[in-house]
Amino acid sequence: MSSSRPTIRDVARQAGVSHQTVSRVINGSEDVLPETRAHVEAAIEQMGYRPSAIARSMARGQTHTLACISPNLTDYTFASVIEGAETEARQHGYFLLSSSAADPEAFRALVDELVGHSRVDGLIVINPYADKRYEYIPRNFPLVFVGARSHDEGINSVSLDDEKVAYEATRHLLSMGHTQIALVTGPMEEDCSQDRAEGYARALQEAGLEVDPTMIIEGDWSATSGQDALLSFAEQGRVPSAIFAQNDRMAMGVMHAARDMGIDVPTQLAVIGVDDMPLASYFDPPLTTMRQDMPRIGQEATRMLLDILQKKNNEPRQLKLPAQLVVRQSTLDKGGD
Amino acid sequence: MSSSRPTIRDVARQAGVSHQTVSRVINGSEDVLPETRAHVEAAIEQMGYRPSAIARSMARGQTHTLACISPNLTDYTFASVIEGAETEARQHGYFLLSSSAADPEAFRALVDELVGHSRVDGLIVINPYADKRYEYIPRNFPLVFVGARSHDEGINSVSLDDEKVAYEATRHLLSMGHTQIALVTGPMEEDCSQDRAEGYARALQEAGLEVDPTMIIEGDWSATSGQDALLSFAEQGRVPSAIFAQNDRMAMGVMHAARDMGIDVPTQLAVIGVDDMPLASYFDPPLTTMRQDMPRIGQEATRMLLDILQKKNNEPRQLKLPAQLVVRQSTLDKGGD
DNA sequence: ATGAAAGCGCTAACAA
DNA sequence: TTGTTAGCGCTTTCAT
Repeated sequence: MSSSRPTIRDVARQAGVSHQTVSRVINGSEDVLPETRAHVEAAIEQMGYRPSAIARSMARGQTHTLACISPNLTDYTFASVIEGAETEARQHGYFLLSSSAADPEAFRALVDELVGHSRVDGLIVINPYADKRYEYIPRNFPLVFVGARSHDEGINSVSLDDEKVAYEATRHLLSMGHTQIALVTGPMEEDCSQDRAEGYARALQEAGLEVDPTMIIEGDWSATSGQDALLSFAEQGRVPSAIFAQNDRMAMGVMHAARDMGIDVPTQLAVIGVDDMPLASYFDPPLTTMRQDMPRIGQEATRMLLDILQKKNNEPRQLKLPAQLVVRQSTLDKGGD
Repeated sequence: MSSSRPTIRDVARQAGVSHQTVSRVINGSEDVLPETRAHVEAAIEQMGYRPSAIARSMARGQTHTLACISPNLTDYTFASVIEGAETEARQHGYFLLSSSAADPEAFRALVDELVGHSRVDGLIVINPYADKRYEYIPRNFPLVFVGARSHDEGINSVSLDDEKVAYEATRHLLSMGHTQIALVTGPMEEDCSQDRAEGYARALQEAGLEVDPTMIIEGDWSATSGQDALLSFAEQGRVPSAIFAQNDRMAMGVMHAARDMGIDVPTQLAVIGVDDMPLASYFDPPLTTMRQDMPRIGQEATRMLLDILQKKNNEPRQLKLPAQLVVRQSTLDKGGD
């Protein structure tokens, strides 16, 4: 008679068994007579019964939901990590709640809702070190950081191998014959900016070149900051022959400024970025970059979290993923032609 | 003694009241003596008690969670809608579960999990008409479509006023003195592509121009398809003086192809897009486009859904949002100079 | 192989 | 104003 959704008991009544037997059937228990099972399944089918996820969570004490907190949801790199994480989570029967927290206060509130109120079983945090937000996360809660300082061995993290990626990017410019290689970094308070700066320095040093601090400008990941960086070099009267921008957006800003200033890329200025963002191959000229596999990072973070939840692996791990050099037209062999 | 989270009863015991009184306090009921309230709040504070969202959902029969299903999470337009929706949802104490469903089968499975298993109270679906996926959604479930055919008056939807936006874009090109205006559409099975084609046609007709079918090419929203479109026109030997691409990515493809073919934008070919995607102002030349406010669309969709849940408004509504012309350098006055 | 009883942590309805 | 009694729809014992 009830117009609302049928429960396990309704099904039981219909099938002439106890509600517990129905529970066994929907949970795939072995201990059910094939015939009984058939009856129950018929009743389920007939009544259109679907178990309530909430009731299950209640009884089992777990939500089968993970959360991912990101500075925002629209940045391509973040969105890609989230998509990778979501796909992996769903594959294992979990859901992913993705939220954005622009500032530490929003982050704190979010963590309280999510973790404090037991809304999720585990947490993935993207860019936790951009500010001090990581301090708000309760200890002992299943947690994986993405893009975090991989130096800290007490926590689980998945990130690009920033030092190595920067090293390889710089090596690429060196191999093209460049010796005046400038660097445009992300915010230096972020660990990955620091790590990438270190990789850059190591490559130069190994090549017997000095690291010139005036050849390093701090940006903020935006195209505008890349633009500004090139302007700064020009004002100093010292335009390098090559620039390594720590992400593609800033690289694009550099190229944009170069165009405005009548500097030809790549003949007068070589540019390499990091990410391989969409349309990087459509830039003018198409951008050489270190491609990182963001969905993979999200996927690995989710796997790590799931492992923790299933107590498979309790050792904190720091996973560093590689990037792949994609040579396009924004870098060119200086020796050649 | 128990090492696990304190419950409402633990707090009650500590405060020397019944668990119901604790419930009243955490729910902000008026009917509690200030003194009693103080005791309870002290106990809550002291024990670090936080209500369980799951138990609440169980008892109240609602999850305070909404879901948003999108073809993917990385496309800038989708991600922006989701971010707008998530922000609005959180502002009202709701959470947003965003999932991607690439194909109808994945969509069906997702709806079953989300709606069938009562995981969420309401649903936002982005681009439901890309295929027949909308058929899988149960009737009477709180639902809002985004980017849907607004012609259907039986459903709730929020979308761009596609016909009008296309009309205005075309008008802009006309006002620049163009008479040979080509159109690159999205997939014609999507309603917004059709609507935008209609707006284009109306503008031409009002200007006394004929709609030439050979000047209309169907793309798939990708930059590549924009590129191909211009190549097709060239092969036909009929390169128009202006192109209206139904999104920025295709517009960028058109400009890229033009560069390769030695066609100068904007002097030989004017290009206008739709979206105002990030970096549109960094293209070469910077792209003229119809800017749409995607976060706003997500926000309005969420409001609509929340209204439905609170039974404030049961009349199906179709909300159409405007776009704003942003003139940059990819279109230029033909008469001018 | 199946069933009965208890409980997950909260809210709702009623009583006092 | 406060407390008592029942659930919400499931799972988890423990019997049978």
